[in-house]
Amino acid sequence: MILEAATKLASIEGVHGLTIGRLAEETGISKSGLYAHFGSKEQLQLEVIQAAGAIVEREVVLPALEEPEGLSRLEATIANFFSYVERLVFPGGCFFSSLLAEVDARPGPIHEVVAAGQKQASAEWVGLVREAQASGELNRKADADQIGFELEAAMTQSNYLYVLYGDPVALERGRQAVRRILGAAKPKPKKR
Amino acid sequence: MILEAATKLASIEGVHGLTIGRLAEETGISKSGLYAHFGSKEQLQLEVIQAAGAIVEREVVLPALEEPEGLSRLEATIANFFSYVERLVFPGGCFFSSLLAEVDARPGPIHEVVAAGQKQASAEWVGLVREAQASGELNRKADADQIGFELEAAMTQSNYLYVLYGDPVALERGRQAVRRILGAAKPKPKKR
DNA sequence: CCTACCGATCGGTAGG
DNA sequence: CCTACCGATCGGTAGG
Repeated sequence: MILEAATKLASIEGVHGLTIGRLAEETGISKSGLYAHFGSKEQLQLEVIQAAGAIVEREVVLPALEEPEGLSRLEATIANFFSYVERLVFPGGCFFSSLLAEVDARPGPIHEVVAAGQKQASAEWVGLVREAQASGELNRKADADQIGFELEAAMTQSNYLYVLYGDPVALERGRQAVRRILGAAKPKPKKR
Repeated sequence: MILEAATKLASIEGVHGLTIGRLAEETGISKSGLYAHFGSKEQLQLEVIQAAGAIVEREVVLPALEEPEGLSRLEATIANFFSYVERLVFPGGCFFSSLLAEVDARPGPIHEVVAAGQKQASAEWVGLVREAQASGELNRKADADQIGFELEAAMTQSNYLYVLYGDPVALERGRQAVRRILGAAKPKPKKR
């Protein structure tokens, strides 16, 4: 419950903008009580990132596993992402989009964790694309890494603009971009 | 010169992470000397944003005006953006990509300035697309707003991943995405 | 532009 | 988990 409050604060102010004092206020626990739990601010930041990862897993990744492997699972995961942004599961929008922009230029252990996590997330998107290629629903000759990049770009941009303007049209543009990207990767129907 | 140092600091730490003390250290001017210039931290932040805007104008927008209106000017502006990121004109990458992510969820005067600036930047991209449509180099029936969104998405994502990993392949993915977006918007050649 | 200073808050610790 | 406290730094001001 401490970590949930911390993820919400950090999604708005960033993991560096998050302070132990503010978190103490928010949770009603004293600062030194929080130090008893986390030991240091950096440890708190790392645990917050981990907790946010579990929330994204629960909101975006896992529910899509009910869909059969292939294009429908890929599309369901994407739909879950847009819904997760739209419902403001984190008040600052997608936690990891914000985090990436915050720490990309700041060296240190958090940078390493985020770079590794981003690499894994990208690999998961590419994996979903490849599954849709394996089932023949997407062209096997398409560049899965490139498609993964373009899908992430559309989702990320939607997230930022939606949070900035509060206007769902940003989400609609992202969904439309996704349709265009996947549409272009569909195999040409064979003439018969 | 003070503002240039400040834009560099802010591109890494953010405009909220920027402190008068750090800037005093960096420039050799005393804190109260800086207050004599800017009056308050918020005023400094606003002037830093304006100074960064002038740099982007100089690096990305203006040089492309030598190209003729239409597709070549659009493509030149995009190429200038990628170059501006690649050369790390700001050590944290594109100043406004970072800024957008930093302030999108924080209400206040800076949020308003950034939202207005982002709206204008988007309108400029869409304007360049429309010019390429007017010259017949892009399909007149294409959705210019949607294309603008997708172009910005590709550029933004490239910026974040390039700064995070330091790997130019992120830029290559963005350039490839741009080619795909513009390629799909080119008019079908008439049969003759 | 400076020195000198303000109260508030930062991350963190002692001792319980 | 708490109270009480530490030195450092924050944004900002007085007075020159």
